[in-house]
Amino acid sequence: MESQPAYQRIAATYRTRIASGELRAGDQLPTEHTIADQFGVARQTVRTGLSLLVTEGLIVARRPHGYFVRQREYMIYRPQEKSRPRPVTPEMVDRFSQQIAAEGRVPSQRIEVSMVQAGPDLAERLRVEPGTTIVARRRVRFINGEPTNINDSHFPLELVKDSEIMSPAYIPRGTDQVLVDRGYGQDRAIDEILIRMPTPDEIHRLELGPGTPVAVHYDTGYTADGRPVRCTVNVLPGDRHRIVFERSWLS
Amino acid sequence: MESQPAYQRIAATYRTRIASGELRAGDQLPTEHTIADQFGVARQTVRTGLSLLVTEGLIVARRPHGYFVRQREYMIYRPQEKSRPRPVTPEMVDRFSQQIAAEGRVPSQRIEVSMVQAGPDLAERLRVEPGTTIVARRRVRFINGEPTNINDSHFPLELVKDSEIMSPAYIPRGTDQVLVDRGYGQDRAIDEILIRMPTPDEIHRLELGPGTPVAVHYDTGYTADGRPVRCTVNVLPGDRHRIVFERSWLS
DNA sequence: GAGTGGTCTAGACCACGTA
DNA sequence: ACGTGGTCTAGACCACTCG
Repeated sequence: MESQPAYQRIAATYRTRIASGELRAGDQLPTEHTIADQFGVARQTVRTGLSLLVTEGLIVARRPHGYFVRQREYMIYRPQEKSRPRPVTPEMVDRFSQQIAAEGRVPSQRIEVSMVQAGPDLAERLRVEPGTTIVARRRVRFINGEPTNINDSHFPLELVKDSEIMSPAYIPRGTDQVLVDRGYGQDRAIDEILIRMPTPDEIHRLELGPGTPVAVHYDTGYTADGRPVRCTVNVLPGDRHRIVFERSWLS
Repeated sequence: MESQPAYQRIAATYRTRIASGELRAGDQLPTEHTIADQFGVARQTVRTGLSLLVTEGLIVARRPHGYFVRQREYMIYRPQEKSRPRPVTPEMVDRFSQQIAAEGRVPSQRIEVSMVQAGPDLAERLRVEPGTTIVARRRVRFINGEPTNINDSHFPLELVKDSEIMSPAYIPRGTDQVLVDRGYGQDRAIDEILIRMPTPDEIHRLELGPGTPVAVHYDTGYTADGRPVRCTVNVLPGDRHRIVFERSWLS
C-alpha cells in the first residue's frame, strides 16, 4: 500500500501544508531529527525529502536555525517600456531606477564595460561571426542593496568605439540616445524569453538560492534598415520578477 | 586547499565538460560506481553531485542505462499572435495547430470543460469574488504525442452559459469568436509571465522531468469597455519553449 | 556547550530493462 | 542473470551560531 517512497511522502506532507496555508511564509519546520522520529526513518531520508522542497523553492535552510517557509516578493518587469527614446530632460534617470524609486525602494547598480568575444547566441543576434570582438556593458542592478537582475548590453565594436558607452559610468541620456547621435537609432526590437536554471556564474552574481529558475530576456534592437545594433541580455530571477506586457488590436 | 566539497567538485567537473562541448547532447556519463572510484569517494557522494546536474536540467538518468547529457528542442511561443479574431474560413485551425503542422509535426490536444471555483489569482484577473463559479476550458496540447503545454481558458459563467464553449469539443472558429457573437469581443489583453518550478500536478500533466522550470503565462482579454471576459493560463515547460514577441516604435 | 544543518561513509536491498 | 540507478540505514565528523 505504501506505493510512494518515504522521502516523497515527507516532501508531499510539507508541500501540502504550505499550499494549504497551514504553514505560512516565515514559519519554521520541525528539525530533521524530529521529522525522522515522526516518520520513523533515518535522518538522511528526511534530508532527501526536504531537499525536494528546497529545489522547488518552497523552503530554505538557515543553519543552525532550521528550515523555514520561503518569502517571495515580485518586481514588475515591462519589456514593452524599455528602449524607447527618452525625453531629453536633465534630471532623467533610467526606467529601472525610476520605477524602483517610485515604489519607495532604493535602486543602485554596478556597471562594468569590457570587450568580449561573441558567443554563438550573441553572434547570431548581432549578425557577426562567432568569436568577433564586441563591447559588453554589464550591469547588476540592486534594490535596497540586494542584487535583483542582470542587464548586459552588447554592441558591435565599430558602432560604439570612442563613445561614452565604453566608459563604465552611468549615462544620463541612455545608451540608445548615444546610438541615435551616432546615426544608429533603433525603431524595432525583437524580444525572446527563455526559461532555465541559472549557471553557477549567475547564481553568484545574483546571490540566488537553490531552486530558483531564471528567465533570460534577449532584447535585440534594429535600425530602420534592419541592422541589429544592440543585444541586451536580461537575467531575471524567477522569485523576484513578474513580466508584464500589453496588447491591443482593432477588430 | 580543497575548499570545495567533493560532491561539488564532481558536479563542476561534468558541468564544464558539458559546457565546453567535450560532452554533447546524448552522450553517456560514466556510471556512479566508476565516478566514485575515480574521485575516491563513496557512491552516495557521487549521487549528491550528479543530482545537482539533474536539477539543473543538464543530464537525465535513464535506468538501467546510466546518465546522459540532455537534449533540448524548443518550440517558438508568440504571445502577440494569440487571441486575434480569426479570418472566417472553414478550413481554419487554431494558431498552435497551424504552427506545428507547418513544421511538419503532428499536433493534437485533449480538451476538458468543467466548472470550478475561482482561486485568488483568477478571481482578481476576472474581477469576481474568490470562490465564484467560473467555466474552465482545459487543454493539454501535444506534439508528436508528447505533452507540450497546458492552455486553460477561464470565463465568467454568465458569459458562456449554453454556448459551444461549454462542450469539450474543438471549436473551429475559436472561443474568442464565440464571445464576439455574444457581444463580448475583446480589443485589449494584458500578459503576465511568472517563472517558477512546477507543481506536482503540472509535473504529472506535462510529464516533466526533474529540474524543469515552467513559465506561467496569464493572458487576460478585455472588451472595449474594459471588462475582463477571458483569462487564459498557459503553462510552458522551460525546456520546450522560447517566448518571442516584437516591438516597434516611431522616433 | 548544545544543537542545527552540511558532508560523507560503507554497507544493504529493490525495481527495472536488457541480454 | 546482470548491472544500472533508486531508496534507505546507522553511524560519523564538521562549521556555524546561539545562549
